[in-house]
Amino acid sequence: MEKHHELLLQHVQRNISLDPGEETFFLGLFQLKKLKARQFLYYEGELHKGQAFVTSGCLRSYATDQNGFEHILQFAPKGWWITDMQSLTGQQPGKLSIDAVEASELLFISRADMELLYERIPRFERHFRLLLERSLITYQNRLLDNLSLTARERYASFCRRYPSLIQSLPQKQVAAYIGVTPEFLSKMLNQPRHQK
Amino acid sequence: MEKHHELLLQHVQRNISLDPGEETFFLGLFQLKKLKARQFLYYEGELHKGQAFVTSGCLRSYATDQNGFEHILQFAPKGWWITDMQSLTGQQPGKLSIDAVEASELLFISRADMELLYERIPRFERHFRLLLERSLITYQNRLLDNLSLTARERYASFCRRYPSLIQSLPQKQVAAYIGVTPEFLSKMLNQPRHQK
DNA sequence: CGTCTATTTGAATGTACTCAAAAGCGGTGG
DNA sequence: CCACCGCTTTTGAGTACATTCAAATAGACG
Repeated sequence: MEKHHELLLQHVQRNISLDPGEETFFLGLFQLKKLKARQFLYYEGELHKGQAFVTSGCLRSYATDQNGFEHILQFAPKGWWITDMQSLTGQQPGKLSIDAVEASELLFISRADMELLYERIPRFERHFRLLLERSLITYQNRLLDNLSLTARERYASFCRRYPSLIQSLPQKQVAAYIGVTPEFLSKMLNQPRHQK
Repeated sequence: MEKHHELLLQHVQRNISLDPGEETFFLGLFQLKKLKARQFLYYEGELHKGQAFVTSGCLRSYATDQNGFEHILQFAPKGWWITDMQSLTGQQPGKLSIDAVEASELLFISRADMELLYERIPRFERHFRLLLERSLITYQNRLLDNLSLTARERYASFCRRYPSLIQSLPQKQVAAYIGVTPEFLSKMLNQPRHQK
């Protein structure tokens, strides 16, 4: 089996187990896509037609505010899912764009095929419920960080949580994630003298 | 059937349908609890043992930061679920406290009984998956608000989203939700002079 | 009523932003 | 392979949004 499918199966089998027939059916619903660095999977305003499981590289989802500033909702390195849930479930134009931070590969499944999957193998409801629970916890923690921490502390928190991302990401992207301007992040990093 | 159970069933039946036997089994897993205003369901540091469906009144979940400030993660009026997901799924002491904003009633189900429910009626996996999807979208939108809007705009956004809550909540609670000090919220509201 | 908490108001302060310009860096084409 | 272009990062000065601390006032509850 190719490595993409293997990674995806590993991921699923942490939550549910599948027999060979189910594996084949499941994998058959996905389509392999490759993105070059900075290439888009979806633009803001489009209808999101499905969700993506990243098998190499790294994607991001972000919104652009009325002043043209980008705010990053999620990074999705290898082994993570990414989509615009609001557009996907609501069947409305998305407020998010999704693009590749670096050259990436992903397995894509359409909304319709997700529904098919749930009908055919209802155990997947469980799998995605568990994923969503973890995802929810992550967003709740991040929201609390944003409510209670200073920019410095949020940066430290980001480094703790995503030690590998911090290596490979341009500072500007980190700034757009933790919620500061790139200028201020630069100043922070070059004036480490700080107590409190 | 009493009104509490009726509300809960209505809620579930927006996502899945149940036969009479299933209804009875489902409702049998819940325990009715009543809270007075400011009474706690859970304190920070406790292990959360289940989740609550609010049938009257309003609860809130919040974290207290190192300076003693409260940051509200969620309000749960009638018809909403509330828990500390991180403590519940991770079986670890919670960072959140949950208490009643006003006199409230709720139906409580333990984690063990949730598992029982999923085993016995797997369709509930779907119900809660759908709930979690909506919940995730809500947190994503709120996070984007916090990243891109000023305090004024976040207040306006809160009013739009929760027009009924704004009536009944003390200002201090609203401040702890949108992420400003009570003093600043007061100043904002008394200086409506503002264009932009 | 009296107490406790929430709200208001003011002055001083701080964290983070804006605008501007220079410097660094990476990729691409000649 | 080097030069150039565009984007990211750095640095600085001025500013703004929001906080802190303090004290007065108002409301709610028993």
